[in-house]
Amino acid sequence: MPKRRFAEVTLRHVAERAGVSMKTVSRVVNNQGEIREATKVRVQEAIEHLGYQPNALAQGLVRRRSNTLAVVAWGLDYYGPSRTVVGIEQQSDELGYSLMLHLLCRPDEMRVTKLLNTLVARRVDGIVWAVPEIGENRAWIAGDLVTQLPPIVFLSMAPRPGVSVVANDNRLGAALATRHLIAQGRRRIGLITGPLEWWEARERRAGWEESLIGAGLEASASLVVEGDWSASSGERGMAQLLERQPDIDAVFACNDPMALGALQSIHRLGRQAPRDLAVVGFDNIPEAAYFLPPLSSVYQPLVDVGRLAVQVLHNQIEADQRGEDHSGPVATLLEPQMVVRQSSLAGPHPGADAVSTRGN
Amino acid sequence: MPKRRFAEVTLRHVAERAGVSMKTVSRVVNNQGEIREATKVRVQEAIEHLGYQPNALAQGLVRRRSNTLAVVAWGLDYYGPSRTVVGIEQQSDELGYSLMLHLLCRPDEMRVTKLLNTLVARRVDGIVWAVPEIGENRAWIAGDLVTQLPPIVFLSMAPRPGVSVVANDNRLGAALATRHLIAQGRRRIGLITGPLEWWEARERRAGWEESLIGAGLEASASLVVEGDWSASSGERGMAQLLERQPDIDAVFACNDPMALGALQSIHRLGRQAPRDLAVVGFDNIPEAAYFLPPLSSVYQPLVDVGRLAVQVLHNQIEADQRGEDHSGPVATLLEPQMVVRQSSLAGPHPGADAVSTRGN
DNA sequence: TTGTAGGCGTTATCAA
DNA sequence: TTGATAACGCCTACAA
Repeated sequence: MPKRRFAEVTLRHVAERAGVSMKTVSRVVNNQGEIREATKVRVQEAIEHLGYQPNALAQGLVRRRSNTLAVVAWGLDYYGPSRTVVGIEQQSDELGYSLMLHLLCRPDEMRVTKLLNTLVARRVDGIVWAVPEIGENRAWIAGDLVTQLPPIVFLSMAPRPGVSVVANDNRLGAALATRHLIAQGRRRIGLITGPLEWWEARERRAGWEESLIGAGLEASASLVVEGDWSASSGERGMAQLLERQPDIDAVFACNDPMALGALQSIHRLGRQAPRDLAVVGFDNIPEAAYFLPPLSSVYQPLVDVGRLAVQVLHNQIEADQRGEDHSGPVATLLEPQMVVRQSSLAGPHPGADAVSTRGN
Repeated sequence: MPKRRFAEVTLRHVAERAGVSMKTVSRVVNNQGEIREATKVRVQEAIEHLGYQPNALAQGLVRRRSNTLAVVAWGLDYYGPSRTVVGIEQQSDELGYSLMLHLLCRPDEMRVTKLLNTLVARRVDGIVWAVPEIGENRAWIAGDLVTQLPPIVFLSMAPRPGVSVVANDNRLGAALATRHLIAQGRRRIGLITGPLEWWEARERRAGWEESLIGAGLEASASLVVEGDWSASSGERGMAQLLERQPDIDAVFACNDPMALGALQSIHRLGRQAPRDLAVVGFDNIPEAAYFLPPLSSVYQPLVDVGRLAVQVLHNQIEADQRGEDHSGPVATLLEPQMVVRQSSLAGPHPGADAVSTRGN
């Protein structure tokens, strides 16, 4: 049993014990070059015995590659972001990267700059930018700052020339939800949006609007109320909507917590879902199936978004490393799916199970 | 404007431009020693102009300290773990560490070993082990393996001699919930547990049991049903419970999704909460206030658990670094709070707002 | 107040 | 098939 304190064994110690040079040990560790079997075995025995672990810092220094990715995220305690980070971590792990997690609470310019400096200092090989696009918080991309950074992939933002983006097709998701309500015979469909400073919130509104207009239905401003993603804003929004437009027969809430709040409001005001009002949410959180009534919602492949982002990043890193010219930024939209449950059906169907419809 | 590709500027370049030695630049960067103001300014100008960022890999190599912490987590897409990770990240950031995130999906022995090797190879300064204690998945601590690792703090596990632990007082939390139900006049109180392989699940059951016995009430096995944290298991569990013990008048579900499932079940079987059955959950997820009826639940300071863990780890790292003998492992239990809403009140109180009671 | 030499642990180059 | 030597970028010790 190795008695040394952790991580104090170096190549030299292994080399001495095996009676070979450091370079030979290095070759064994990295599986490169031809090595006589006997030597190899001796070296491996020494490695085992001493519990040697190569120092990744030293390797990174000389190889000019840290095998580290960074994810800059926001709202990790929300369902969407945490799912996405799970995907990012899984794919990073599979590709042999370690992942640095950085949370950005208030994304003011100074904090961002400081964070980017840290990432550069640590020589991360790539960055996944998983902060939602809110207001002008992406202004800094404009500069050539981005060319002084390692490869970077953006999540959930408006595709822009010159940068790689992976996102859910929020607009399509909202369209699926709205079209579904229309197909169920609903005609006056309200909307509870996310904060409209968010790109994703605006996209979902656009999907709703386009679908209504496409079906020859009204999409007036009085059918829209702005929420902040929280259940309480959904509750307030629903009440407001019913006050303004007592005759609406459906509502599309742009995430599930707001839909939950809406259901609460509907119940409190003595109405019934789905009989009087059909409700559809967005995100399809695991609990949605257990709301009263079970909530129809739009499923997004969040884990896949994360995985794909890392894959794209990896390709870019490899290309960069080989000196190939930028293989060109990529923009990818992933397709959501409609998950139908009781809350949006034409009438109460007590035994109805979840049905799923593929997007487009 | 610096035109160089990112991160290719070194101390030497700065030194040349400023006309000083590398060491002087190093001193300016690290703010150590006395430096003439004029030199300092010249150096800083060069740093700015070249966009110099010290190479953290090289620093780590020579300082024998990476300023990196690792968190090994599980179930990041659940509410509890993700909140905790948020706390861990915040505190790490405040103390100047970068945080490596590693997710352990199936914690088999081999994966754990491989992961630990990675962490050692990367020379992380400390580890936060945020994987719930399930079955024998902590067996490997027994060995002196842990002494070959950097300082490590465990979350949510049974306190053990020789290791630092930070956890919520699950037993007290369950006791708060149960005592609250008793105080509301309930007498036959069922329990839907988490998977009993989990230490936390067993603790919550113990809190329920102790409270009932302490109040002279029955805590028989037929009042207990085992769930798996999911809403669907809560639904099934509730149905089972009502079949076995049709006269129960309350149920404590050991997390909020299971409580949600239970509410669904109660409703489906034609009973009413809280009139016929009072319900209390655990975790106090943000949506709990919008269930039908609004769910009473046990709040746990999850972010604080994460922050505290990092603080403890930091203290240990600093002590180690100064060569002080192990300042002794610490075990801390944080106190939960009962959050009362409609689901557990004696009768329907439509206008009742949330009330909060401090633990103990 | 500033500079020089040496080393941190690894890999690359080139020679043996 | 193997080994000496020189980087990688930074910091510590010691001099100047």
